[in-house]
Amino acid sequence: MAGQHTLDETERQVQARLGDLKIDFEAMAVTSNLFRAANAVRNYLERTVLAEHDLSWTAFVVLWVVWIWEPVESRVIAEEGGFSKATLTGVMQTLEGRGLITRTRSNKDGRLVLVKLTAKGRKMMKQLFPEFNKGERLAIADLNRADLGSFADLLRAVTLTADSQKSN
Amino acid sequence: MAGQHTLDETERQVQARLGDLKIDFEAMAVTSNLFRAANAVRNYLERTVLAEHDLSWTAFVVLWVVWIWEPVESRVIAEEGGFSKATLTGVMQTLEGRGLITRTRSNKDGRLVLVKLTAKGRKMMKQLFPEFNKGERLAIADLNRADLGSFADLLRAVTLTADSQKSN
DNA sequence: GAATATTCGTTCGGGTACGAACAGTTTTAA
DNA sequence: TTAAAACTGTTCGTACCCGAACGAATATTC
Repeated sequence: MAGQHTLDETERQVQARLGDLKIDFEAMAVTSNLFRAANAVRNYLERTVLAEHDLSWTAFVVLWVVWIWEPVESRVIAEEGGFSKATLTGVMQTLEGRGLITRTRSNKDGRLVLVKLTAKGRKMMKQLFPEFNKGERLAIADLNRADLGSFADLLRAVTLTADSQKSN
Repeated sequence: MAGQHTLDETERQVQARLGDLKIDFEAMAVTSNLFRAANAVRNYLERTVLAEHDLSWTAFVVLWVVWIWEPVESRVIAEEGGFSKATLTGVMQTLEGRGLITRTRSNKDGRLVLVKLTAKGRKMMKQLFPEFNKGERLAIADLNRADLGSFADLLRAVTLTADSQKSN
């Protein structure tokens, strides 16, 4: 995203189109930068670490959640990963077809589907996750280490606020 | 994302699967929270402000860039918005079909396509953007106002770092 | 000035992504 | 204990989303 205009000029252009209507430019900068950052990190990891294993971002997130919490119900994966059940069904069909996960209906509750990794899936994650984490580290390598904790806290606060607004 | 496990328990589970391999859990927390936050804000704004105007997130970003910088070349929109040219073509076809933008080939350079808003598109943005900005404000309403500047800076630093890694 | 390389937007193929509607299962209420 | 309500995962339709390949236009190189 090299071609970014300056913030000042963007603000001028916005005001030129809205007269003296009050705009919260700080909030605008935060959301805008939030998405640039998330996209940049995602693209970087998809094109490097994940491409080597022919995995999409979402597919990796699914594998990661299952790896950590297996056996795990579909609804939990969707909630942890932050995508819809509909999306999950499609991604899991792909992963099951590649022999990385298995889906079995629960005995206790016939509505639930329990998801596990296959031996192949576990083997892949054991190799992949350290590589992925190395990529995560590189993606924030220029940040001051001391800022990371409060940075994560701010991001968590955004999630909580936005999610609470959602229900209104 | 209410069903989030604790960070501590997640760390334990990861280590249980990797032995004593060193993992950067702070980097992991940052990327994980970065995506949760971006997703939460996006979902919130899509379901409230944007849904009223029947716009997707990407469609809104395209309209916004064109609104600010028109007439603007396609490649600039893709770069500013952070998505591929291929994605942009599809979204612009939709927007053009709805009579919100126009595309014309440049006289100076026959490879370029110049994009503008129609009167209808401008009218929509003049009403929509203030609503959108209000949503942005609500999405970060619980954050300490004094933190916003450094928060935006940290996000910008992540973008720069990840983008610079991309080319390696 | 002609061959070569680069740039730009589109198309294509396959994989997400979501809301809505759905069928099967379990829970709740009367 | 049956009828209604709630819940879960799938399917469907539509819209993204990207990399790769492509054709057209412009730049570069010699």
